[in-house]
Amino acid sequence: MMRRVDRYGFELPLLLAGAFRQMIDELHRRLAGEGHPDLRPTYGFTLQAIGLDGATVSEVGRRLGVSKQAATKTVAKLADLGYVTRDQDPADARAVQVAMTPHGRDMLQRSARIFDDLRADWIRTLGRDRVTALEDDLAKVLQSSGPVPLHDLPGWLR
Amino acid sequence: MMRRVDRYGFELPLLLAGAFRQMIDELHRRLAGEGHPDLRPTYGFTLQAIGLDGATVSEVGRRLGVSKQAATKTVAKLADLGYVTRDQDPADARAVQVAMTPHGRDMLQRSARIFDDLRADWIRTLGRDRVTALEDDLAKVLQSSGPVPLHDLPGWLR
DNA sequence: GCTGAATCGTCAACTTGGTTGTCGAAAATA
DNA sequence: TATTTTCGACAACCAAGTTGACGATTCAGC
Repeated sequence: MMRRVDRYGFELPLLLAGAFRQMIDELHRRLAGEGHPDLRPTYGFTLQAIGLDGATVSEVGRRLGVSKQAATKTVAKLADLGYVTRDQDPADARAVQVAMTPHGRDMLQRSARIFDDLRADWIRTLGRDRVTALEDDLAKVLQSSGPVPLHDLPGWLR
Repeated sequence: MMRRVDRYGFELPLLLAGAFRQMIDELHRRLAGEGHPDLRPTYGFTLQAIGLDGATVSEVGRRLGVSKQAATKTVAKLADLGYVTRDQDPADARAVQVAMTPHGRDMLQRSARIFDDLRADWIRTLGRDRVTALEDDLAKVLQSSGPVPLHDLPGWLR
């Protein structure tokens, strides 16, 4: 069986983006089928940033690498959708504590499981060795050029 | 040397996105140093869609997977920046022919070379075999789940 | 303990890159 | 020829960011 020996450099980013996109699309397709139809990728990132322990609005902004004004808006949307609550911080009268609702926790759990399932799909297609090799290689490339901020993915190609 | 045997599923998309982002960031850093400081990722995609042979506005929209209204706007920006010209199509009085300027051609050529250089960096880090294996594996995963549209990347995580 | 500086969250106005709806002009088709 | 389609632009809107300003707290230095 013949195999291509070499590729153009521009194919690599397209393959990376395509694979990433495919995973995120599939995640949201499955989440939509499990009671989370109005989740956008942005919201998923923000919910991850809030985390099971909750956070203040400013802290969410810092974790996502966006302004606290942007964090305020996104948190407001998540609250409207029932994923989080906003309560007065008992320790700091300025701060608003953002906390996960059961719906939010459900989403995080399902996301974690679905990502594991998707990885299992990759293992079925490529074999376990190739998947771990791929992960190791990508980690190595990322490491070799200093830390790449992952938090602000949603808005970065603006 | 010890190696991690397994990872969580959620790490895979972060690795893919991180690697993609690193490449695009580096591309634009280098382009900025070579006479293209005001290029945004969106513009790069659009210039690719226009191509050396040019295209009509509607065709650009189709290639990018966006509305022709959106294509109109982006083409206007590229024209302002001197990357393309807009001329009447001699064969069709409705159509506007978008053509690459020398500046635009310069950008496309430099992008192609930079992407090749970046791939060479990966080969230095991972070895040629691992890079081609990675490309083959990603292509296989993408193939296994039908065609993933790559053209509309910029706006897709809206 | 006060006072000045920093931080918290919000409001308003703006930017970018999309969207839909509408439109007149031109081309394609029946 | 008459109808339908396509082309590109206009307007209005949306989503997710930005910066600037602000009152209300909290913190830090003296």
